[in-house]
Amino acid sequence: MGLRELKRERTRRLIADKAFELFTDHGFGRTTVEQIAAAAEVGPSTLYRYFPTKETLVLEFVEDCLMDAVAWFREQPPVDLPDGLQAVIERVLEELERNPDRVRAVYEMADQTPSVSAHLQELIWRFREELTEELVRRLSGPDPQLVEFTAALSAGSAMNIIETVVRMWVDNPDGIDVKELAHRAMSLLRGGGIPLPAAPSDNAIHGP
Amino acid sequence: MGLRELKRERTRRLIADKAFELFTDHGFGRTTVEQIAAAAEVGPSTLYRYFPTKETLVLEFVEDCLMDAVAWFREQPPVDLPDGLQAVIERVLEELERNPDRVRAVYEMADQTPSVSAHLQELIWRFREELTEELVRRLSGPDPQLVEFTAALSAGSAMNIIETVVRMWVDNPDGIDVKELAHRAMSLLRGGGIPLPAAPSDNAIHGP
DNA sequence: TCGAATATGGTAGTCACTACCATATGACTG
DNA sequence: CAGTCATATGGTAGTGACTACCATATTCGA
Repeated sequence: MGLRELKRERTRRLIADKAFELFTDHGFGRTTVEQIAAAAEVGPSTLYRYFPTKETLVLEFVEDCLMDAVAWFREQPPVDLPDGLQAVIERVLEELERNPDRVRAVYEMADQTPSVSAHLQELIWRFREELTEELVRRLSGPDPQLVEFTAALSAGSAMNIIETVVRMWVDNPDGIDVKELAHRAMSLLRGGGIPLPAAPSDNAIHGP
Repeated sequence: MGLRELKRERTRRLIADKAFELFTDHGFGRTTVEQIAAAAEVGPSTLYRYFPTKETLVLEFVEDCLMDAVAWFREQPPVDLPDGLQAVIERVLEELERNPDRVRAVYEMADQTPSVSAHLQELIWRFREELTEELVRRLSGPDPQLVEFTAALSAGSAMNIIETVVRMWVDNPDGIDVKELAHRAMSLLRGGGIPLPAAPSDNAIHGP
């Protein structure tokens, strides 16, 4: 690897770290891009070459986790569909759990800044689309429309589980075991689509 | 109703219609807010009082469909959980199918404008949150965390089905029967979470 | 060491969006 | 009907994210 790419990675990390620092200290909305550039000792022009939008400074970490998981899944040998989805889900959750503080910070910013929330959702959507594409590539069937439908719905289910588990995790600081929760959700993936409580009395919905 | 609210609704509609016209003619990115305001013969200041962001000019219709469905569901008598979700899904799809051109236009803009896509996803996320909240209110159970989990996962499943069906619908101009597709998806909601094709040979995933 | 490829910094500008104020227009009271 | 109050509107000035562009500096291959 040349010196060029080394420096590039270094300044990239520097900018991202300084940005995260300023965001957590003063808030996303109260931090300008110029301030970040100044803190990283680069020009605003340079910053924009690395990060096309202000939001990517926050969400790049999550994006990496999701896209790495898809890339990993692409190289996996063929398996049963539920097994494959389970593997992807576990992979994403493991990567996210590597930096709990980072994940929590991202979700806090998303909660109080609509544009961050929007870009986060868009990120998740793109992950879902990539996963769908890979599932289509792997699934076989006579009806291509049915394959597309099946793949999209499956990818959505996986994304649903990931999102739900992560949200429960970040909302409950210390009372959540991600692995246990994910396991419970995944058993629903194999059983019924709707996670109905075990007791029959809990199956009913009560009015207002 | 006073003359005041009448005029307000009128100018609101006027702005939204002119905006949609300009967007479809020249594209979302190539239309400025000032142009829209000029076309509706109002000041930019007035426009921003009605629509806080440029994206809301596009997405208000979808937002109305989703939020109306939730509001409707809130007033429904208690029913079985799968039945309730099915009702919400049908409600949303019916409302969207009322203006097919509008829905198609929205998704086209979302496909070619990241900020529109982001705001659309954020809208869907908010719908999911509202639906989750209502499900929590209706569900009973000894463990509140399990209730929250169940509700979030259920709302996510409903949203997953809606999003998948709508996406298939807008991607295939005339070859999709929304009702039929929704029916198929909803049967999966009651059966297994993963939509596996009927033939056993289709259950396997094949490698690259 | 020289020239090509690329990374950087700065400038000028567009545009979405906000805060604020003066004015005009419906709405209600005597 | 006149007056007054609440609210709607239009305009101005500004912030800040983002783009296009160009001159300079740095790194790489020969």
